[in-house]
Amino acid sequence: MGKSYRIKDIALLSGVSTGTVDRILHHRGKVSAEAQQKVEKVLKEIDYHPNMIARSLALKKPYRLIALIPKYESGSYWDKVNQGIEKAKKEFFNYPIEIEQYCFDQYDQESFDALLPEIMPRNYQGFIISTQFQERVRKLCMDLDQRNIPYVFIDDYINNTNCLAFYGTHSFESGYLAGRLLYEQIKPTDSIALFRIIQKKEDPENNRSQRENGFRDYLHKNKYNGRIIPIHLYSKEMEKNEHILESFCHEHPEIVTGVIFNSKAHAISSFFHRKSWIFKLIGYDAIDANIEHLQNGDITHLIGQRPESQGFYSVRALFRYLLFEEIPERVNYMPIDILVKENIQFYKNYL
Amino acid sequence: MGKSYRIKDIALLSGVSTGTVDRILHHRGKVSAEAQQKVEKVLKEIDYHPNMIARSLALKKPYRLIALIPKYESGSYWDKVNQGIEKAKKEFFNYPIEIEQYCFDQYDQESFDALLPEIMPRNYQGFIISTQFQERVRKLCMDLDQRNIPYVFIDDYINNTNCLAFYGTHSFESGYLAGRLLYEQIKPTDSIALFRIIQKKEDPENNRSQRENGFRDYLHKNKYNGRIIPIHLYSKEMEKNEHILESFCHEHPEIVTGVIFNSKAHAISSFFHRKSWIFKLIGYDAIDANIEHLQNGDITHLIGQRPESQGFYSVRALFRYLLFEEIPERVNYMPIDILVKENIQFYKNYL
DNA sequence: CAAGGAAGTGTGTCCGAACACAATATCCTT
DNA sequence: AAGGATATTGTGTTCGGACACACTTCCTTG
Repeated sequence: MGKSYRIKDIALLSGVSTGTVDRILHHRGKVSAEAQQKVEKVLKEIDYHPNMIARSLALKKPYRLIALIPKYESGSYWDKVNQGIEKAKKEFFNYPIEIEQYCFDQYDQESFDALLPEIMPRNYQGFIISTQFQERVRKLCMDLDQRNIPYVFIDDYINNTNCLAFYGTHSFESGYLAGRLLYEQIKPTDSIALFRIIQKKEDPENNRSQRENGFRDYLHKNKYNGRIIPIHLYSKEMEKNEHILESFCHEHPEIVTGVIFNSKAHAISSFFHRKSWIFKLIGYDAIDANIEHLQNGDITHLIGQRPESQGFYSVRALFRYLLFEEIPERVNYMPIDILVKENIQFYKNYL
Repeated sequence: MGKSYRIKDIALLSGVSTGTVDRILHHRGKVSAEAQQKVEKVLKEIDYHPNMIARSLALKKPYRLIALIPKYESGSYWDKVNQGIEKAKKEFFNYPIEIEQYCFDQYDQESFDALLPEIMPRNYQGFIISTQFQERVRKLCMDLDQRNIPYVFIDDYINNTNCLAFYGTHSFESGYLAGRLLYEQIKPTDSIALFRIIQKKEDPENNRSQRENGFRDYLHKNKYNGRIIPIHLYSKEMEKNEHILESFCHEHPEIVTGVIFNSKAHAISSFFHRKSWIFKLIGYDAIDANIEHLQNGDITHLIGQRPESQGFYSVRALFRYLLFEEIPERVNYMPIDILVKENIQFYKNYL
């Protein structure tokens, strides 16, 4: 463990003043080629690492981050992401970081567009972007690239961008896992209900459809021989959904299992619960409403995506990049958690 | 967001010097009751939070922690715990923390005893203790209590101690979960092999036996009607084990499923693999050897305990207590992860 | 009643880096 | 050669808190 060098030491070793060393370290220019060389040589020799504590103390102005994520209600998926962000704030309370949140309607691209003109002129050093609207995000990224502002993706990875990092789960593989979890509960000829929520302007590459692909892939590879029956529901009109489900039950009285690739499993399971229809349902995300139904047995499995961790690590990546110039791993697929009645009680609060 | 106050401000507001404020903040004594009162009043009024950056800069001497954990080989369970500790070191590299590791043989209480005289006289401010030998640990704790040194338990909680925190999984519940995972793969009358590794001086309350209790409890509650057949193996004599397993197979040619409550599942599964005997095995811990067998299908489920997180959070708790006087949650049951072929690839490296 | 000690208080330096600004060197005019 | 502009370089202060040390009281005790 070598002793640590200070700016002052470097100055001494290379025969210049601390001011010059500072200028070189921060690429502020106004340094002669000669001094530059001498200092750089010393820097290399001693493998200098600045004392970040001292730096943060001297540095007054806070780093400002923007988080651009979907609106959320308490207990929902994006609320958990937000909790992760808040946790990061606390974790780094020592350091001068500010996070401003801008929320859009994840079912309405225009609400996303509407935010940009408000955000862009503001002053900030980093960006967290939730990637529901890939094409829009692409444009935003080009803008940020030009201004040399680092950004982190959350939820879904977008190719051919210069994002600093990405945190999310592998949609296809999580669907594949859902396939296994469901298939081992049924016979190869049983029908499977596949619940979908209709959205306008659906991105064809969205994570729900990729999960579905993975799901179907698993069944296909394992010689599933039954029918997968899609049911289309609406995101808001609950009475309408009730009717759709009712008539679905009439048409398919034999069906006892299903899957849904978003976090609305609780809506489905509560329907079957009310009908006292024993139904094996697999859903996504350990949000409060789903947890309740998992605990009372109306949902058999949930697939967890560690939303808090996603939020936390997004902030952390930007923070460490800005303060310590640390480059994070770029693509970070988070663990895909299997949650059942028996382990859900312990699933919380760890990042 | 109120502006932040400095020691100097407090001194000014309460009409004393910064030195006095310092003495009060750090309970160093030598302060008149009058000054004490005045300052405390101001402290309360402004809800003072010291600037930790400045504190760490000013503080030169590092905090020294002792980690007392079992010996480990690369890729083993305690190696993962160690990785978590290392991660914590990196995470807090800014702050002056040193961790010294002392390792004992987890199957040999005397090796634990032998370490203590070496450790105790040393100078340290915190202690991480792995709780294999409860009675010995109890004694150690009393000693530490007297000297007012905080300590954290890892692995298993011990009642009636003043530990700062505990990080581990709930053994009984994890066994209960294992019960479910196994039971849903078999019929209520199928026999189940239960592999145990013999240990001398077994603590009757050890986590393996509690896992077994949970396991049996699940089966019992769910009307399991078959036989649970224990097989006793040795921790080191592998040829002997081979024989035992061979004769076990002869005696019970019908058996196709089993469980083991420590991290040696790979030893069992490789035996059945060599015999091309299709066997459903549930084990504990995502250590390298087990992961391999999970991936090729010789183990059906692993129960993960987040050893890295346990190591990481143990250090973190002590660190934050010492530096920030932050009192952590005392009993922390970590998530119990269900790991299968389909999600193991993503299970790593997140704390 | 003076010396000695303890209790209580304030001052000043340090931690290591950032940055504003002062100071010096260099070069070009005229 | 003096004056001015520009390119470099060095100095000093600041960030907020920790701690060593010196200083002041006040109370013992011989």
